[in-house]
Amino acid sequence: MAVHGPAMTDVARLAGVSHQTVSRVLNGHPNVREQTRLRVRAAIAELGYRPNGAARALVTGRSQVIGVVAQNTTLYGPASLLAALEQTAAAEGFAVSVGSVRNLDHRSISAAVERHLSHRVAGIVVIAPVESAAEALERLPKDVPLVTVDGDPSLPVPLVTVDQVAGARAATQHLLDAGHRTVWHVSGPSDWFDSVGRIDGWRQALLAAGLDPPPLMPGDWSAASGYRCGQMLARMPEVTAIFTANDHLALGVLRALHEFGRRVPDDISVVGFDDVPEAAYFIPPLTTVRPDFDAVARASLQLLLTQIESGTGGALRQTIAPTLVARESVAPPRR
Amino acid sequence: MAVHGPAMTDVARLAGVSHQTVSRVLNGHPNVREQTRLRVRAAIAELGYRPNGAARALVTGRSQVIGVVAQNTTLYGPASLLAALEQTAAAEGFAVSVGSVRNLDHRSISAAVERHLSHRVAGIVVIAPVESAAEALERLPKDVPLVTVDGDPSLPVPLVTVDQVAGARAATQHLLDAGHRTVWHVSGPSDWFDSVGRIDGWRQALLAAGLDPPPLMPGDWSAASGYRCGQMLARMPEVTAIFTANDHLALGVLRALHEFGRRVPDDISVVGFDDVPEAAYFIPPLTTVRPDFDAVARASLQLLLTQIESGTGGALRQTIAPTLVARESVAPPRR
DNA sequence: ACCAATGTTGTTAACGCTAACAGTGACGGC
DNA sequence: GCCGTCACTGTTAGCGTTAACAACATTGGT
Repeated sequence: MAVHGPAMTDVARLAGVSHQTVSRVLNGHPNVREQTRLRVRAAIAELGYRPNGAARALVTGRSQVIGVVAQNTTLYGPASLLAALEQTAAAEGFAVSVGSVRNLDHRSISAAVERHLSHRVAGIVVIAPVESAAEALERLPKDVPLVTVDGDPSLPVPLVTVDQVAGARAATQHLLDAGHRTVWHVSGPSDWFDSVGRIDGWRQALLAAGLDPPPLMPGDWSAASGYRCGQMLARMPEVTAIFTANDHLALGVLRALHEFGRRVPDDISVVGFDDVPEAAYFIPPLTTVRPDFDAVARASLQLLLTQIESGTGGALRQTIAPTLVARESVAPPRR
Repeated sequence: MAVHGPAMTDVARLAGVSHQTVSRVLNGHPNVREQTRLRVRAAIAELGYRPNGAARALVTGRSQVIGVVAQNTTLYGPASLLAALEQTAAAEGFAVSVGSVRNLDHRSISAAVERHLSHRVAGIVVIAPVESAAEALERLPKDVPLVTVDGDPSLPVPLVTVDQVAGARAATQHLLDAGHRTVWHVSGPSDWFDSVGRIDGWRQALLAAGLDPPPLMPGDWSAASGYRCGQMLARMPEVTAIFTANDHLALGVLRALHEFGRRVPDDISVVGFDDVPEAAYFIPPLTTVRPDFDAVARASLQLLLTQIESGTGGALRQTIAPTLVARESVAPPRR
């Protein structure tokens, strides 16, 4: 038995047509007699024929594959985004190839992109949330369709991004509306654009209310760092409201507050960011900001497909607004 | 300007050799003069040449791509596994193409596998934790290297799996060792092999201790279902120890117990499964069972590569033992 | 000096597909 | 009846690579 399945010529022979007619049927060309089309279809089914993507990619110059470069696909955000991208791409007939990367530095990103390019992917999505990624993107070949997600807004590259600033402002405002005098912020790592945007939004909301932003508590997305910041905040009696840059930080903060006997939301209100599925089951259920990953994926893919089809690049932008999800971790201050 | 980069012949022309010599340098063949090799390397660098994977795949019959079929890559387990697989595969020079799938039924899996096959992947990893997936795997073409992860142990297909039974036994035993009279179990969905294995392990540990397993509380992996089960368990004064099939279920249980004023671990001890990064920051820190996803990924890939290189299939098995991580959610019963 | 073995390189033919072009037959307007 | 048009189908030529083989140069043993 041949290791490789039947080829187009085998189908053609069985159907009594030329391989080109088979190709036409496969690609949905018009001008094929209905009867012929059916014969070909039958032959395809009978032989269990599967078109050879490599051959097609070779002759057309591009495959039906989209490359994704991401750093830590274990984190909730990237994982959700990746899954959404895959779903969306599949619907358009594209496969998704992951090129995850240990660090988002210049070398790693370039290497990952290189790998994708040598597979002749149709386009590349780079989830590039940190500054060091930006410089790698500048040197990339210009002729491959590219979209960045949560990347550097100042770069002339098509970009889809969650509106971090608006989300953070909403979260902060929500706490101020509840009556809090000010809002503390536990941030993500300072080299992530997401972090910077969320810090900005928090600052903007406070300044707009005529308030002086209290010192920033820098975290690194992990519950562990949230816990450490939480231990400090718990000791400060004037703290009544905390906005954390993600839900896992919030979990660490909640844990620290609990240990110090500060009750949430009675003594201190907390708002997170991401709306991980578990957020509703934290103690207490966490008020948070939900980015719409599906929308981000759809927008990214649409931007990518536009480039693939038209061949033109261009510095397109798309921003997805997140929504606030109110739960029980926010209440007015006690007095 | 040509949209496509330079081809092997361009490199050959610049280096003053035949394209075949370039090919030899690229594939590390012996019998190439050192001086020639250097000239070719220089030409490759100068032109920024990148080999065309599609052409290579066409002529060799297989690409350097591994297809992964998974259901919900947002869940912690699958996401970790996928990331680990990607890392391991990259180290071996393979790219990973994801084919996620809404449901693990026969049709969806077959379709995903078909997609991978038409891209002529070198091998396929199916993360197939449910029974309905098993039947899809039976009808798969036999000539493509395949490994299943957490699949049906009774199927004659290479399988890598976490030793769910041993993990669950260890968790249950840990609670019994602490002095509890019996252990309740909040399980995952009953069509998942993982669930079944964890239920088995729990039963085995109880039976070995001469105990009659209490009724099973069926969940679905989500914190929401854990919460619902927890509400029931919280009302039953005789419950002092709970083993949940994963950490998110545990989170829901913890929340329910907290609402009913049952303290953990003072009144009730809880053990989870998975060791999500946040587990250490639950209230209280969760004792849990940690599967080694890296080891699973390594084993899967190794099994796959063996098949790819040797061409032989065979019903190889590999089981990875998980480890218990003791934290503060377990204590002896009060009296 | 000759021959075989070995090292190094080039030539040719696939791999399976699509694009471009070249037929073939049927039909209708003149 | 002739010719152009249209619908349909076949033929041919690559795409960029590797494999198989052929060719040539070098070496060493006799």
